Amino acid sequence: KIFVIDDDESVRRSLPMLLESMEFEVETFPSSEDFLNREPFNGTGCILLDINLGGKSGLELQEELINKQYSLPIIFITGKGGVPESVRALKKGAVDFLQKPFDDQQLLDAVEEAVAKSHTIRKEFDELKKLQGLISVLTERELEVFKYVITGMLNKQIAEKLNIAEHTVKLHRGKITEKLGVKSVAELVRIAEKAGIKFPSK
Amino acid sequence: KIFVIDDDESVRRSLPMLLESMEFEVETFPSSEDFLNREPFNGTGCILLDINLGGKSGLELQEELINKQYSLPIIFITGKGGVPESVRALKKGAVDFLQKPFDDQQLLDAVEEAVAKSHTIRKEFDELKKLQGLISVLTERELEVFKYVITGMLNKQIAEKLNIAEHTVKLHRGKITEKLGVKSVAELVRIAEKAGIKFPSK
DNA sequence: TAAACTATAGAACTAAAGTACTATAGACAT
DNA sequence: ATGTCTATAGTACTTTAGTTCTATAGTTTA
Repeated sequence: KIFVIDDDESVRRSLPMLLESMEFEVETFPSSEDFLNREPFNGTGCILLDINLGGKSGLELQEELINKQYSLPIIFITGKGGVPESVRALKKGAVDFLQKPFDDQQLLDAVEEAVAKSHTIRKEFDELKKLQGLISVLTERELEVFKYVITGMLNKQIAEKLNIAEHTVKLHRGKITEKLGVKSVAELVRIAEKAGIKFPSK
Repeated sequence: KIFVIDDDESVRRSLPMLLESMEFEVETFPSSEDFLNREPFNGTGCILLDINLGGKSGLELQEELINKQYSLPIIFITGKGGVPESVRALKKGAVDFLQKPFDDQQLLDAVEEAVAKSHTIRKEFDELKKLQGLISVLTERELEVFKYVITGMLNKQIAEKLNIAEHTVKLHRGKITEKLGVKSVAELVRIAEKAGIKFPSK
């Protein structure tokens, strides 16, 4: 799914034709504000964004989307934008920066790259959410024990740290491995790494 | 340590003055070839690189350094380079792309960013080498066992997989934890992750 | 109020991990 | 040729991890 944001009506007519011929779905917007008013999209795709727009400029929209954790890759398209704009856009993560006039193949290559990137981002995001979902079913105490377990501490040491019986630690540990559906510490560590869990400083 | 590569002699005179006043060491080269002839540098620093050079262009040099795994961040400096060059440079990882004339502060900001990035890269590289060094003292068999251990397999299962006694697996495991200086599976998993160790498919 | 969940813990047990000592055999180096 | 490293293995033992059953007490929810 491709979003075209450009104040030039001829672009909003020609690009969709090209892209739809390549089996992409396309939506067009004449301004940043119109795009922001659309309900948030969270599939895979990319944004083709003009720099010079009435209202919020393309670069401003990019910043705003970054702040909103909006993860669609952006390809800039510009008539008169220069080097400073392109540098700023790319440093902020834009996939490409095309100057009009560009040929169809250039655009399609960029779109393909952006969509591939979008897929990767989504996959990682889904994986993260899945793991965080799993971890969120742990109780507070279980999470606490979990964090100590993945540092490699013995049940005995964890028990001492938490001032509870070693036996109780074992019970929590049993619950943890049951809830997370794993059978070894190694898997727990991997889950924690992927989910970005930090361990207590000691 | 900053490397300035520019065919314009006035640049090779003025930039070092500015940079040395900021406590940077500077070396200058009039061409890509001259830089490549220098003995490889592997401290932290960055490269200030002109796009238009006699011989290999700045972009060509960038590609060559990437292929050589040369990790110094690059800041491009250009008189007449345009958007396509800046896009290509940044997509390949350049830190910044400055157009002449630029003011001193712009350059210093870019250099600071590049040097910071260089520090990060070096730190990660050193960490990686350290871990790979540790792992390289493992014998073939120990490494094999190591890879199975970090998947969470039981000694019993590893023994079966390798057609050896469970007891022998324990001996290898003992050697592994001794050589790597750790005391838990959790730490082994972390080391493997950081060192980029892959586990057998089963 | 009753049921469900959470945190705690003892007793008793099984299974797994780790260590010590001994021992054989091949490879490699001095 | 003798010593070191590596891989293997048995016996025996200790420590740790994990499970089951029972039980108490507080919290939350239906």
